[in-house]
Amino acid sequence: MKIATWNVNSIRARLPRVLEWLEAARPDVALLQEIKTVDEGFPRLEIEELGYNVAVAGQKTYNGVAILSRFPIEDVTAALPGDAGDGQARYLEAVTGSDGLLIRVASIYLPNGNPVDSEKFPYKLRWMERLCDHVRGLLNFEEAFVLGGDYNVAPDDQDIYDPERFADDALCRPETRERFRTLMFLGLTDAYRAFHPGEIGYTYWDYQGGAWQKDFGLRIDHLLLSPQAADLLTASEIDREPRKKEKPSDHTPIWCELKKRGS
DNA sequence: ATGCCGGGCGAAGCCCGA
Repeated sequence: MKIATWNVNSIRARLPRVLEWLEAARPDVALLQEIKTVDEGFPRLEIEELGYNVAVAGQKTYNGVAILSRFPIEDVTAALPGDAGDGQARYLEAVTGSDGLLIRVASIYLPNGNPVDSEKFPYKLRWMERLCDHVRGLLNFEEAFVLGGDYNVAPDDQDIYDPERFADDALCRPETRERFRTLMFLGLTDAYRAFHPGEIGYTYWDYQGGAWQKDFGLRIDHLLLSPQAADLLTASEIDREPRKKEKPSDHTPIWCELKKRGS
């Protein structure tokens, strides 16, 4: 089962890119972020025509996440627990797969948190703490799950093209990295890092200043696996092709492959 | 020091992203 995550930066503006990527990369499950539309505006029919079921947690103008799957999508939860007053559509969780391989997945758009002297930074940190609390609960089930998305966290300096320039950025502030480590130390596996230790693997390049051409990138999109999912992990790669196209998203997809034992 | 680019909204120019 191939599970991919991609911050598309508007599903409506990006629909041609998304459709050609689905046909070329053929993920079984695609976790999308920043769809920037309400549920009714999601181009459901075009995507269903390619053989996907669709679950959406939309929002007008900002945020919004979705799950696409070739398998039935069940047990859908459209909010991260821990703050009933949080109206930002940044979390969508569901169970999908076949009898042989049933996986819980979440599409995550973790708050950016900049500028750090605004209320956005504590919101990010609280959101990360809520995510940790929720993951602790999920781990108790001892099931396979994949939490994919735009975490807006560069876990280490090797994940930034210019660490000094980003030292005080919400993506890599010590408070941010501390909470990300807390999350990882619950027992999660970073799928890309599991196969590419020490390797540069960016997933985002700013539209400005020729960042893509200069490879001035960041690794902020991640697929985090429970121990039961990590046991099935056979590959994980960053797909740079969509970032090369006309009118691209500023992020590019990453994916991982899970194989049922004995298959 | 700030904008650079690009999307949404809405019909010009501002807000936001990372």
